Amino acid sequence: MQTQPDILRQSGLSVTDSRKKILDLFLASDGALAHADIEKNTANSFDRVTVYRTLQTFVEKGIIHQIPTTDNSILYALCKHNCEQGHHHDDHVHFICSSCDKTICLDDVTVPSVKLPKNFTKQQAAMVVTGVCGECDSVLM
Amino acid sequence: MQTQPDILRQSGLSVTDSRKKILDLFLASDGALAHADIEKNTANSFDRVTVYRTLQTFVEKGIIHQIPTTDNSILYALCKHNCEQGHHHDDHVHFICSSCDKTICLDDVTVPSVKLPKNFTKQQAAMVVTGVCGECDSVLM
DNA sequence: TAATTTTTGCAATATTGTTGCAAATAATAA
DNA sequence: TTATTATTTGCAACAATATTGCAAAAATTA
Repeated sequence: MQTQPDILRQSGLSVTDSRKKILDLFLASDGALAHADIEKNTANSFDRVTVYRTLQTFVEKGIIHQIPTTDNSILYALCKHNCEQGHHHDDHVHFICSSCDKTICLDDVTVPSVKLPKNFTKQQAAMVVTGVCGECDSVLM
Repeated sequence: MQTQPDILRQSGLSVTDSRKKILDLFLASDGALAHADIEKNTANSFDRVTVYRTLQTFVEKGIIHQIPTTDNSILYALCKHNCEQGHHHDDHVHFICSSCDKTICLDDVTVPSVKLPKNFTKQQAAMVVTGVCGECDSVLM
């Protein structure tokens, strides 16, 4: 099994406490994390600036990816498949549960392709679905 | 043809200079606008706070909708179809051109439906495609 | 036109994000 | 292991963005 240091070294990053800790948070979380979530969990250990820089580095190295939101925040989630430096293969749908507020990567649900207007060329596509997740659904019953 | 005051009155809003001006900006723009765009165009006329409040009101009333982004900004675009108060029927795909940076509502391209995992319920779905738009494509030729 | 309701601007404040630079830490070489 | 080099971190200062209360101004209603 891959440990945090492995993941970091594979991406050519020095192994530091802050990077290990933040990576841990992602590995432990089943959903996506907002910057604020990470800051809350590391406030005592690291400076705010370190969090910004670490997340930025992780995105660049293809360790995490960003999820589009409409609420002026950025969500991050682990890249589970084979993302490489600068090349995110992040073609799965993201689901935001309006009940528990978690953002879940639906790794098995691929973003469907759409027919674009004439002369439009696609580079990337992202899809975000909101609703109630399986866990909340069963709780609400 | 609908004038700005009409649109405002239909939503039950008082007709004020700032609302007319901001609505004008949207009517005149072929793409989506970021908060910053609007502020640039109104800085001399209105207070920043008014812009925040106006946009918020417009979203609530279903006059404009928000477009998800990964860059920590919010994009707004006119609702072209029949959005009502609190009910956005905003099921079209948004296209962000990486060349001219405009965000375009593809009103004729509907967000395709996806098969969600068991017990997941969908409320809304948004799709953002990046690439090169038709206009930039022909310029680049 | 007067009364009432709503909106605006200002001021203060909170939150979020960025940059330069010296100190601390990690990686590399000897 | 230790010395050297490269990288990362924290601090401080700053910039940009967003929020709130309240009095003045403007719009709506009567």
